[in-house]
Amino acid sequence: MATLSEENYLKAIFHLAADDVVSVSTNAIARKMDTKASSATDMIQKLFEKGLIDYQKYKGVKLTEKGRLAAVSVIRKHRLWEVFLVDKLHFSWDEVHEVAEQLEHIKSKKLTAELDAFLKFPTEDPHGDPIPDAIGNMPSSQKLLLAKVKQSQRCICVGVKDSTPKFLQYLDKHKIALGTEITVLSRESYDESMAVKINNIQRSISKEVAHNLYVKIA
Amino acid sequence: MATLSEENYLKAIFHLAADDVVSVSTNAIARKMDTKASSATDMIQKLFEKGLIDYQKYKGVKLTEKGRLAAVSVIRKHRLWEVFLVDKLHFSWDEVHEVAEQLEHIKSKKLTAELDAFLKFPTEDPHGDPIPDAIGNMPSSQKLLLAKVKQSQRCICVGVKDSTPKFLQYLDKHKIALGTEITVLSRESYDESMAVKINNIQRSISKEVAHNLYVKIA
DNA sequence: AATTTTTTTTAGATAAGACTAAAAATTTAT
DNA sequence: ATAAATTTTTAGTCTTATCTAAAAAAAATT
Repeated sequence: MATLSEENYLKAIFHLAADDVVSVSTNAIARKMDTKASSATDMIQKLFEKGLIDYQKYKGVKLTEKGRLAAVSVIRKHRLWEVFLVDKLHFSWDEVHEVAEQLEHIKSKKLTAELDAFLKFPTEDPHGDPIPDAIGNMPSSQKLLLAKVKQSQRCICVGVKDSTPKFLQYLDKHKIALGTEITVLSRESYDESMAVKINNIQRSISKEVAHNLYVKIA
Repeated sequence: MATLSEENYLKAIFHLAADDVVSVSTNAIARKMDTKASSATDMIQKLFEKGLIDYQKYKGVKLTEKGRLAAVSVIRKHRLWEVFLVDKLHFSWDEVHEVAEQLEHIKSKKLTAELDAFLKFPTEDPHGDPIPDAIGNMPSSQKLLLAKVKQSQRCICVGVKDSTPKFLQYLDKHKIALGTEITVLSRESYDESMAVKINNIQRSISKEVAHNLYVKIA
């Protein structure tokens, strides 16, 4: 069984590797975990001993299948709990993360399975990220930046890339929230802005905003 | 903020003190926490430094108001999660404890408050133990041993004192479960057995069983 | 009241996970 | 290709929570 700290490192390595095949550097891990490189090295050696990562001195790390399964299991729990918090307990978008970071470490196969069923087997968390299944398969993400949406497509707002208060306030002010439907009317190649319809009102969205808002195609 | 280990010690001290005003011994705490007396002493000194217990060398400990509130807060969370697990996730009586031991340490005021509301503000956990309110008031327990129930009273099975497999199997065999209604018909002073009606069938219950089964008056 | 037993505390050690400072390896730049 | 800069690792220290062994205090027994 992995400790709490080990689980957090595995998760960090998973997210840093993303879909890539490349190995993850010690410094990148330390940055993500908000610790020093020496601490990361210590943990890397421990995870290697346990067969959770492949590792060669100075060459970076890669999750083994065992490590990937452990990481994905934590991510599955994190995302299921986020659905629970938002759907059942009235948590908002930005409040879920901190609590889900704690809940993701609860160890009980039955709890995870029953929670999944209770939530009607959701496939995405409230941020539009896919929920891995019980045997560790991670569905590919359906979410993309608003900037990538083609003309005349309808999409639904599922998250933000920039989560600074300034951007969140901008969204609030313009009544763009989780679940808001956006239809792309046209794109302006000059400044990369887009004409969109939100809540049946036509508006223009700047390049900056379009590159920081995640949506999924409706 | 108390650490996980500190919270567990506070809970142990609370349960050992029960309704008493007396102080709790180092050995009793060590026994409950399944550690050595020296470890208990270490933690006692730490809790004392933090103002969570009153303590004098060789004289035992008592929770301060601050310590009592911390302990009761953990117990509140434990019991709310037990209700969630049984009512919403199909956990049985004996499966909840281990998971609730983990969930009780999740730190989020909002989570606890929303969970309470989601569960419709329950006042008792699945074992018939009272759930403290948000400001730390612990309602008095409504549960008592079947042996204490007066003649012709109806009561409902809420828990066991003896939780050995042998006793649980006995209950299973005789179709006595959580929520089963029992009516006390008469009591035999010779062997302290009782005549009862369970599921509309009249049966005799031995002294041993009556002293290990918790009920609440219907 | 003195001795024995039990309980409690202290002292010193260990493992996990973090740190600082310094050494070693690698990468980048000249 | 060598020097400089960066990254990574090692060595040694710290804190938390535990342990064992031994000392000190309290309680029980004779």
